[in-house]
Amino acid sequence: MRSKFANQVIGVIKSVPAGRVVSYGQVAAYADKLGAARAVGWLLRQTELPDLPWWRVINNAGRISIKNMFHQPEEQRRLLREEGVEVGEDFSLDIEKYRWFHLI
DNA sequence: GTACTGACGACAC
DNA sequence: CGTGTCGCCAGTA
Repeated sequence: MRSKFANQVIGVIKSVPAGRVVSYGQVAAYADKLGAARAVGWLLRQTELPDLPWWRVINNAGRISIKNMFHQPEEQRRLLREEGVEVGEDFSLDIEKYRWFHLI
């Protein structure tokens, strides 16, 4: 049984369209938990969820910040590039260019 | 309740 | 641009 917070976070991430990205802080805010960015990271770190576009979540500095036994930064960069997002060799990107804002 | 942990964020150097 | 500090929060032991 997942927590209410977890379900909300999952719902928000699933609504991010391909080719766009959001920060952990944004996800937290949209999940009605302003300031819970760390909690979002904690959740994605210890949970392997299929059918969830986890790679569209990056930090507010516009950098890929991943620490997961199932995925690696190279994979996240590859997935983002496949959607047309330009990611540098240093795993950074222009977040303001691709940032998505919740409209629902 | 306390004491950690950590895919964060803002800011100060 | 990098690095450290501090505050933040859900979840766990």
